[in-house]
Amino acid sequence: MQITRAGEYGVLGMMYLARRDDGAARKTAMIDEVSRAEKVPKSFLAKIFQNLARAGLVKSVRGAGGGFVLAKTPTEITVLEIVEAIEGKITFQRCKQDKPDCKHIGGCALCGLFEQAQGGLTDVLTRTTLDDLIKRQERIDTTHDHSAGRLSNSQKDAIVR
Amino acid sequence: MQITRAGEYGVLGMMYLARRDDGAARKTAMIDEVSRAEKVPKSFLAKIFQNLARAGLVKSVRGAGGGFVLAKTPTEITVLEIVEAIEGKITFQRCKQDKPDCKHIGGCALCGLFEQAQGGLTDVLTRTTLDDLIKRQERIDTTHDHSAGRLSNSQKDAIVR
DNA sequence: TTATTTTAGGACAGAATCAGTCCTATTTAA
DNA sequence: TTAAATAGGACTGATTCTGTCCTAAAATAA
Repeated sequence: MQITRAGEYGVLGMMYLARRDDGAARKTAMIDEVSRAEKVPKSFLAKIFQNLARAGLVKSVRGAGGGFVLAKTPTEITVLEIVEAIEGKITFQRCKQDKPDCKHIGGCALCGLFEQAQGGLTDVLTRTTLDDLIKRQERIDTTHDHSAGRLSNSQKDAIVR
Repeated sequence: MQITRAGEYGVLGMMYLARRDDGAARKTAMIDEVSRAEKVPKSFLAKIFQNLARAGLVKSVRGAGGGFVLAKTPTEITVLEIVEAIEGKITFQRCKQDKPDCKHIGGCALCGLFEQAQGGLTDVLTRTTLDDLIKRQERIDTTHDHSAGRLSNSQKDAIVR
């Protein structure tokens, strides 16, 4: 169980893609664009997007004019999917996975509790879709500052180049 | 955010202590005894118990006949307290802690979500006391095998020596 | 065809964390 | 005074994290 930078960057990247393709036109975004917009190391982000592509969350388009697009709509993608695509299955439940018959005294109860705690965590991440996350952000943006547009200024900068 | 071996061993050690001091008589248990009973490396466990002692969850008694005792009753100790005493505050909420004004596009919503997910996790661990954990284990023991006693056989072995 | 632009994937590396070990105090009981 | 216990610091090998870099492959544009 962990949420690493990679997972964090992955979600941010997905949020960028989701906000970027406005309505019907699903445009690709290059790694370079995303990395500059989200201020995340480019080659690291490239690796992360490879994982997202392999997991079928984004589609990659090679060659000039290529980049990445969401493979599904934001309402169909959960945050847990994103994170697990990058970091592997989330689990901090130890003894059971290491040895099916755990020999700890009281170990089983502990495993059970950890499993439950982990459930508390993953439930939240499963219930939240990419779309939810973006709507949250929009609420924050419109109440805290006055940029009501779909793209923030730094995103526009990144696109214009 | 992580649950490491150290945290796991710590909870197991605390469970051992709690099960051991039967009723009124709060007896000390040595690291050596606990480590053999729970099959956990002794010197590692010693370090872990130092943390538990510093956090005020156990009291240490030095010298011959010494060892560790719970500082409170099992109903007053939550699993989260134990884990955090060993691993430090549980948090996988990144940007906010690193830089109070997170500059990620959509970062704030993400931070919020992570905070919420973390809450889902810690809630479970806060709500579960050491006593709850032991009762869970007793239910498992009595339904799965037929050692209905307060101490398991391996615990008795550990005490008898 | 060739050059250019993009991702794919593997190798590598420095830093941090994990999971311990070991050694030397220090405290206490006998 | 000796033996038995914890306290605490230093150290270490293994693993994981957080990247970078380089070459290959694919697609486009000239």
